[in-house]
Amino acid sequence: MQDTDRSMAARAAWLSYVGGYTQAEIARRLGVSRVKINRLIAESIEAGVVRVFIEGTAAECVALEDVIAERWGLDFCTVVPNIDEDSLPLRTLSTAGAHYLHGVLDRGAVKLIGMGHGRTLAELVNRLPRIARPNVRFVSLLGSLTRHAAANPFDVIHRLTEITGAESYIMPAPFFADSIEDKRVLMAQKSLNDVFGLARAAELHLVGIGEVGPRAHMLATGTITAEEFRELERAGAVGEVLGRFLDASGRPVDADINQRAVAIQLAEIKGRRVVAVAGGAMKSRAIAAVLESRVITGLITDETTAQAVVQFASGASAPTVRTAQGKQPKSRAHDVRKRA
Amino acid sequence: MQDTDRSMAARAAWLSYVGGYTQAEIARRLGVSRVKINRLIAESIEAGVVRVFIEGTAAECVALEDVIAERWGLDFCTVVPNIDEDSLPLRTLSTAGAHYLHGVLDRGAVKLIGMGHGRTLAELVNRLPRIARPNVRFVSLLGSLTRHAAANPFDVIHRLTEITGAESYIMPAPFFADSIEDKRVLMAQKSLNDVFGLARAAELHLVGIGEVGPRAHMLATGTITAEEFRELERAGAVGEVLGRFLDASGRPVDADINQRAVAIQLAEIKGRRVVAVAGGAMKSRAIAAVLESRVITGLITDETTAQAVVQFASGASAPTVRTAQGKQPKSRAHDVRKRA
DNA sequence: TCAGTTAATGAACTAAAGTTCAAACGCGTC
DNA sequence: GACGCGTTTGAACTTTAGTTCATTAACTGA
Repeated sequence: MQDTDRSMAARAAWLSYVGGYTQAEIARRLGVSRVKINRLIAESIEAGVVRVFIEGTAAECVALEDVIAERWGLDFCTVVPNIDEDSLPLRTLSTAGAHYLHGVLDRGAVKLIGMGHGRTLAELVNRLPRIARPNVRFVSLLGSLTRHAAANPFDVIHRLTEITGAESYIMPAPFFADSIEDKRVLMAQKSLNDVFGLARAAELHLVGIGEVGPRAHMLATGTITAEEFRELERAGAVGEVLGRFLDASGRPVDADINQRAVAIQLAEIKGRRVVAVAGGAMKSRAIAAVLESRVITGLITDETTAQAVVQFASGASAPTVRTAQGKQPKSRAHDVRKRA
Repeated sequence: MQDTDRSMAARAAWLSYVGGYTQAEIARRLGVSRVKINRLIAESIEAGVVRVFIEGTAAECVALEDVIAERWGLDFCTVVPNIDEDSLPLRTLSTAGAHYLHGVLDRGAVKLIGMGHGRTLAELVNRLPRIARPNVRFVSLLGSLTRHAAANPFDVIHRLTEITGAESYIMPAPFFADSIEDKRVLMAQKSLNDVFGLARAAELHLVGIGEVGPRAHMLATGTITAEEFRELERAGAVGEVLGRFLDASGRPVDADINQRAVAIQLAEIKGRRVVAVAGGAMKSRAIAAVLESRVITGLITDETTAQAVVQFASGASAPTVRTAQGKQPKSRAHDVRKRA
């Protein structure tokens, strides 16, 4: 796209969304064809220039929020309606999460933020509107050197810096050390130690939640091996947060890998402000487990998952996940969603 | 609105804006008519539930352009982000202005261009890329013989010729005649008369705007004397364009010097294509005044100045930049603007 | 220079959003 | 229960947005 085009695209998007002009009017005004304006606006959206947030939530969601916040003593819980019927409602969660983080940055009270890992957080950061916050610092809460790029905390932190102009700190270490001895050596490094110090001082921790199951993302990407996975299952692990695997009651399981995570300890952030962004059919068990651990003080999730989590926790074994009926809506040009 | 409606409205808005479903799909999904969904979404917007952000520097600038063009009925207004923090944003303005003039020359439609004076125009011409336009003619709109070289229209015109290969015409007369009688004599000269004829015929006039204040450039360079300046201030002059001093409402003030300017009359170019390039902290009052005179049909300025101009014009009390007064586009239901 | 390829453009068309208006509904009053 | 009056509803319609496709412009490499 030409540079004058890009500029015109922003202008067109502004006139359309904020100005309330029709595309035909904008075309006349800028002296180009209507089709071109249509394309420019679509490109603006595609490029993530236009960002839409919805402030309110549906009553059903509010009900679930109340139940969850009450049940696990959270400061807040946000449940948003599902827009994608995928097993991992990335779009739903990242939009809601981005809105939350944007609000935090906008208020300007928080100066040091710890970031976890995962696809959801990565996508969340992608959806964050540009906001200048040079005085804010972001710090990674766990080792950054994973093989899988999309979930790589480095990318998350890097993009945050790009968007906000904030300083940021990553942990120059693998997610899991090869041995407990290796971890001890790594942790002794000054560079790592400094970052850990910052991580402990963070006023807000934003984390993801992983599930333990045959289709776990960590397993699929090779972050953990099949052998490690079997050990975790034997030990009763059902969920993961910040590299720690927990059983259904929220206690870390007795597995070798749990000692090898290069990440902040759950005990170190207990009582701090810890917000999890997580959802998806298979994650309800994991989310319930992490909630049981009581390290989380805030949760952002989708409606379907929230239902499952509540159902799950209230004794019932079968988490009757509402079957995803129908397919995805056809991608419409003017939907912010499209850029996924 | 009922409570269940409000809840459904939020859900509908969410599904529409974030989910990208059509209103028909949402209607089917929530089991109501499409028209109802349309209304619910419109109400959500009305209530300010839907928030749209447009990223990039362009957005704010476009907002200002829109307000200014609308307010003073301009054909166009270009507001560029400030790149220099000087009181006179020469670089910003000259770059933007050069871009504009280059575009005009490039299109090749305009054959006779009238040039005003000032540092901004001089710098603008300096930044003009070389472009062969032997068929174009430039004509000075005012007397050329000032003491100060940089703002000398002769230089501007001379350099334009150098760059474009165009023919050019200057006015062999001082900027201000020593007396009204002197002016009459000068104007009677055939050589001057011919140039005035060309000036009147110009298809595009490019002008600068000067402020009236203790630090006015004309005063500093001795183009006008301290005594003349005091008289202008007493008469209520706040701005100058083409050697004519105007009061805040855009009317030429009653001062001797206003009769002595050897320049085209504002009345003679009213209704023609007149583009002003001007900016700088102290000039906002002057720019507003010149805009009030309605001789200008296009304005190129910087963002900071644009803000000041708008603030200035909106009663000086409430700087409601967002709300464009004057005729709004017809309010479309799905425009976030509506809630303003 | 020119054939071959790719990208950009806008007229014509289809889909979706937005509006209108008459009918239906709710609701208090007689 | 029937009357009056304001509100809500959706079918039918209008306007606007989005897509398609043939054509043109631009570029690329021999």
